[in-house]
Formats: sequence, structure tokens, C-alpha cells
Amino acid sequence: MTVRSRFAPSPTGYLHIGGARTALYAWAYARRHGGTFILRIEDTDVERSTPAAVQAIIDGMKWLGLDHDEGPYFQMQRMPRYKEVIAQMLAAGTAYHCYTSAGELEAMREAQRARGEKPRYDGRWRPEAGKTLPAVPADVKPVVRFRNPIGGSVSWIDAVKGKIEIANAELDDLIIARGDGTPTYNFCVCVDDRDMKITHVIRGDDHVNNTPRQINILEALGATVPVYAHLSMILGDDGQKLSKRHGAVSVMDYPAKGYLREAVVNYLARLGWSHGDDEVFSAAQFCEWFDLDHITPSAAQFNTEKLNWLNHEYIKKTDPAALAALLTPFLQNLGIDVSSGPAVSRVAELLRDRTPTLVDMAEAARYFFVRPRVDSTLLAAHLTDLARPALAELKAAMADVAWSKADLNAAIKAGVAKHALKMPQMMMPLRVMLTGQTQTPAIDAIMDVLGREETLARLDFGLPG
RNA sequence: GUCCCCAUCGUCUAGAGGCCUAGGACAUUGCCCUUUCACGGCAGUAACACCGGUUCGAAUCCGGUUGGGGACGCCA
Repeated sequence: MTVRSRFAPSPTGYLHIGGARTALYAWAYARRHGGTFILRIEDTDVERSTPAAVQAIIDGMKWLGLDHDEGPYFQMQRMPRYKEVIAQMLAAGTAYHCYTSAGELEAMREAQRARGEKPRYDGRWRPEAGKTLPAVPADVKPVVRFRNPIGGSVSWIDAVKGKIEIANAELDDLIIARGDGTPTYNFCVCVDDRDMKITHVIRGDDHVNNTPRQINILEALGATVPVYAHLSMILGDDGQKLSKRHGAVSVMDYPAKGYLREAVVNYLARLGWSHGDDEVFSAAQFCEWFDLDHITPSAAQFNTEKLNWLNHEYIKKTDPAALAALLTPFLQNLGIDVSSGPAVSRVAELLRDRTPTLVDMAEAARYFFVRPRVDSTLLAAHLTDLARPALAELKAAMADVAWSKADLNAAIKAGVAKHALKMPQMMMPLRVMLTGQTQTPAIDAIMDVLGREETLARLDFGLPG
């Protein structure tokens, strides 16, 4: 059997982190088994669906590197097909017209809730042998309802959660076509999954309750029931549910915040799935390893600190030239003119080990391109009278020292030795004068990257004579 | 209210009856390295929600309790 998996988002907003993980898993499963990954846009909610959201989903998947083999299919373009199937079901008696108005339905639910019952349709228009149906009202456009089996139960072996069984008594006759004739979600999913020969449905946890209904419809259609794998939700950093109000983040926020694709994919892959003790692995490796058996059934809390760590791991491994290309837009965002300073790759190489995101790196890189304002109090805290003559001598010596890290280092050490200073007494004032701060990479390396002219220019600050 | 799901260190997780005095990773603490800060290295703190049962033996199986989450739309 060839695996056919799908990602079927509804285009009502950006691709959020939970959706991204769902897509990643469905994609990886297809890749793992040499199968087909299908993108299907579930846009039957005309009110809320937008072309911008479709684009956002496609952009998000593209950034993550999740390529689809088929689609995108749009449900709105499959209307004739749905109507055809509805007509067949009506003819076969697996569906029927219901003239109960929306208002009546609401009242019914209200009464049921008041009685402490589970709200559901009471089946008043469901045809039964020997049953007299109400008179058809003239002013109501009927909906079409699925004729759900009455007795017994529906069960399936969920690839993540194990066996789940739900009594048919819990299910009512759901609406599969609205008064205006447009089909509804649960029905479209069934027709599509059947027509597209989906073998594995990997989707969010919130669909567990829809699954028995879909299985019933699939069976009424004479279709094969796919394997279901329901993924638990991702909680926010604070353990709260992710929602629009509560930091539901778009995947595209991550590149904007300076995260690397590899890190986000790796993090998402690892959030809710595991392969022994492996933590850092590529998308390709993930595709080789991914299986449904090692997906965690419980909800997972997003942990930005771990993402930061992972991102840093990837940044440390990225070569300076590639890093420079990634970093440059972030520098420009800070209003930095990259042509005004050293090669970005040299800066990136120095900063690589110390900054977990590209945003952090860009901020840390500022003084390489923009001469810092040196706080006199800060300088005074590190510049002792003992060091002044040594620094002045050093500056003079630097006019002709060979401009390499090693030679600069030697010159500094010579000064330290000659004036019987401790290393920090020399290093710290240099650091502050050169960068305006006390936490930076090695001083000789900074000078090397900054260049003779710029270094000497900066050493004018606060130095006597 | 009804139904469904979930439950191992603060967090992500390993674990599919003995390999577990519960392993890894992030975070955290201490030490080392060091030219500051990092990086790196080493060490430490830290968990099987609770109660019963099955078994020679349970984190692992079963039941219940508690806690958390989800679903009950002419939304998807």
C-alpha cells in the first residue's frame, strides 16, 4: 500500500505553530514511506476563508521546507462532486432532508442542556418505517442530514492514542449540507479523503470527536477507513492554550525573530515525538526516523529556551559566509549600513558562539559598524592611572605593528609585561573604548576585524595626549 | 451536564513487567578553562499525581480517585 497523507488546513489565519507541526508530521510520514503528501485547503467556510490566509499557509510550509506532491486542492472547487455524492446518499437513504429551522434547533439544544443532557438533534425528520414525518413548512430551506447508525459503537485504533470507542448513541444526525446547499466540513473531509485515497490522516487532537462521525460517513459511502493519528495540542510557554489572544504564534514569526529553519523544524519534530536520546537532527534524518509509534499522546508545552538553545546549535554550525547572508537583513533592520564596516562574515564568525538568534547577533554586531558612544563612568571604572601610559604606548606601537590577531596580541602582552599590569587592567579599558561595552569577543580579534584605522580612531576616546 | 482524551525531573522526553537505587536534553547550581562575557569541559539539585488490584516482581498491565485538556455549530 502506498502511503498518502495530507495536510488539510482551513485558510482562516496564518499557519500557527500547532498546524506547522501537524503538517511536518504528515509530510515526514509520507517521505518516510516514499508516499505522497497532499495539500488540501478546506475553505468551505466562505465567511472566514481568505486568499491571504491560503498564501500564508503556503508561505509557511515553503519556509519549513514541506513540499507537497499533490494540490493544493480547494474544497470550494469540488462543489459539483460533493453535490453529486449528496444526491447519491439521498437516493440511497443514507441521508435525508430536515426542515428544522436554526431557531428551533437552538431552542432544542437549550432545553436539552437545561435538562442536563448532551445537546443533539432529536431526529424529528429522520425517516423510519411506519413513521409519519411532520408537514413540510413552506418557508424553510431544508438541510441534508446524515443518517447515523442508531445502535452499537464506532471504534478505531488511533495510531497515537490507541483504541477509541464511541457509542453511536452519542452521535446525532449531523448536517452534511446547509440550507443553501453547500456541504459541511465533516462531509467534505470524507468525500475528499476517499477520492484522494488518503491512507493516513495525521491531524490535531481536536478532531478526535469528529472521527467517529467521519468513519460512519465513510462506511456509508463504502469507502476504506484510513489510519488515524491524532496529535495532542501544543501549549504556550506558560502552559496555557495557544490562542489568538494568548500568543498563538505564526511560524513566520520565527524567521522574523532570527530563528533558522533547521532549528524550528528540529524543535517541532522533537516536540511530541522522539527517537531515543537524539536531540539535534536534520529534516532528512527526521524523515528517515519518523514513525507514529513514538508520538506522545499528551499535550506538550512549548519551551522557547530550548528552541533558543537549538537555534544556537545551528548558528554555531553555520559557516560564516552563509551566516553573513542570513545576518545582513537583520543588520539592515537596525538601520546599519553594512558597507560601512568590516565584512559581515568576519563579524558573524566572531559572534557565532555567543548569540542564539540572528536578532541577538545583529544587535551584538552594532559596534563593528557604528562607532560606539563610550560612557565615561563605565570607562572610568576600568581605566586606571596605572594603565594610561601603557595604553598610550600601545596605541603608538599599533601604528606600525603588523595587523594580525597574533601580532596585536603580542603587542598587548608586551605592554602588560612592561608596565607590570594584570591582563584585565589593559584589556578592559581597550574593550570599553573599542566597543562601548564590557562583554565582547576577544579584544585582539575585534581589533583585527575592525582594522587599523578604525581601531586607532576609537582609541582616541578618553586617552591622555 | 454528557462524551472523549491525557498524567515520568520546572520544561521536552527515554521507558512497551525484571536492564530503573528511572536515562538524555533545555533550564538551574557549583567547579574548571579564560583577556571580560560567552563557548567548551566536569559535577550536582530535580520526576514515575494518588489509592487499590494482577504478578515472584509494576513507571510499565487493570480498576478507581484527583487534576488537566478537548468536544458537544447550517465553524473547520
